[in-house]
This record gives sequence, C-alpha cells and structure tokens, in this order.
Amino acid sequence: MSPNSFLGEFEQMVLLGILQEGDEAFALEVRREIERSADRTVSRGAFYTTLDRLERKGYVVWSEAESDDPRRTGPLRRFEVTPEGLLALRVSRRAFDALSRGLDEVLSEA
Amino acid sequence: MSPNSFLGEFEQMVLLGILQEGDEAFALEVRREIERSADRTVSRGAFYTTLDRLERKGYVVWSEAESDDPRRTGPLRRFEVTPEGLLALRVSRRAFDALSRGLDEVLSEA
DNA sequence: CACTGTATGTACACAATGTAGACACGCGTT
DNA sequence: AACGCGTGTCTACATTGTGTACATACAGTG
Repeated sequence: MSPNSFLGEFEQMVLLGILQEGDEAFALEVRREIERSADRTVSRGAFYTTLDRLERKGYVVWSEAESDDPRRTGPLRRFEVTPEGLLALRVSRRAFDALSRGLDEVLSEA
Repeated sequence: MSPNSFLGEFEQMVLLGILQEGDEAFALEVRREIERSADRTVSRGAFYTTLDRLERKGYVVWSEAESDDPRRTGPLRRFEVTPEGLLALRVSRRAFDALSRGLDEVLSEA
C-alpha cells in the first residue's frame, strides 16, 4: 500500500533538521543542527547530495535568500519541507512507532 | 564520537521486529511483524540479506530451533538481538528523538 | 593590487544498504 | 514420482550514504 519507497535514515534527519530550523532553514544551519543532535559529523558533500535528492523527489524546495553578513556570497539556499515531504516523514514515523510499541523500557538507556 | 556508522532504516526495523517477537523471533514471524507494522511487503530475499548483514556486524545472533510443525525442515532460525545491537538501536533513536523534539504536532497526522 | 583565510556551494566517485527474483531442499499429499 | 507449501540461500542491481577535491566570492593584510 505505502509507496514502498522509504526515506533513508539520513534523509529523514535532514527533513527533521529543516523543520527544526523553521523559517531560518539555511543549509549549513540545518547541517549544524544535525551534527549537534546526532552527535556526529556531516560533510558538506554528503549533506548537499542528500538535499538535492530530496529536492528531486519533491520533498523539499528552496529559495535564495540574502544575508546580513556581507561576506556571504552565492545562492545562500533556504529550505522548506513540502507537504509531500511531511507526509513521507509521517509514514516512516508511523511504521517506527508501531514497531517500537511496548519496547520503551528496552530502548531507553540504562 | 558515535561510530558514524548508523543503522539503516530497514536494519532498525528488523531489530525492532526481533525485539517485538521476544523469545519467539523466528525469521518469518519477524518478517510478518514488519509487514504488519509498516504496512508494506518485505521480500524474503531482502529480509534475509539484511539479517545476514546484521549478523556480520554482531548485532544479532541466531540458533536453530525445532518446531512443532513436522513439515518444517532445515534450520528454522530463531534470532536474538545482542547487547551491541541494542546499543546501536539506542544511539540511532537518541539522534531521532533529539531532532524530533518540539515537532510532535507537525509530525502527527491531521 | 596580489595573497591568504573564511564561507558557501558543486561535481564526482565509491561504499553501504535496500530490494527483488530465481534457486535449493525437504516433507507431506496425491 | 510429481506437486505444493514452507524455509532458507545466492546473486545482481537500485538507492542512499559519504568523503574529497574543486570553484567562487568577499574581507583583510602586506
């Protein structure tokens, strides 16, 4: 029934990161958010590649933004999750929630 | 800090499925559990491949079991999540929980 | 003005994970 | 013996994850 095309692990994180940043979802801010939350490093290459794939799937869109920092140049991409992206995220979460039901104790660290 | 080697989406599901089945985590039971919870089909090939990879990583172990059904033959694998597997699962979840913080409303379906 | 450092973003290659299809095997039933 | 059913294996290929090297632009410094 479901599209059988699940979001990858990292794709979900990127989507969540964008949502976290709200209106201020500049690419590298999102990246930093993920690094903070997941306690790991994320290379720019990996990050932009994933962003582009999500865009191709129609799960995110972006627009140029200007910045107050005069040193910034180029596009400065600001991202937004589309309704389709949100839906995909929800579908994934629902599956996880169902599979995690009753396992809270096991899954929470000692 | 973290191993930077995240569990894949499907790998997590398999781990969760095994935990759900508890002592009765026979391969195809687990598979059915995932199909139920995630509302999608899972081919045997895909499933066993993932199981083998999890085993190579030391995240699951299995033992043969006999069955009450005389028609059943061959190994009949019963799985178990190792402490390492459980840890990996927790690490992944922690990252997701952190990234999802405050997004409950957005993520719950209408 | 060239030279260096910082901040974005892009291109590309390769590794890891996800997925299906075809194959093997053994037991009951016919 | 031929067939169907329930398990499990092998293998090829698609998708996703990840790093490295590169390009561009501005500010500050000499």
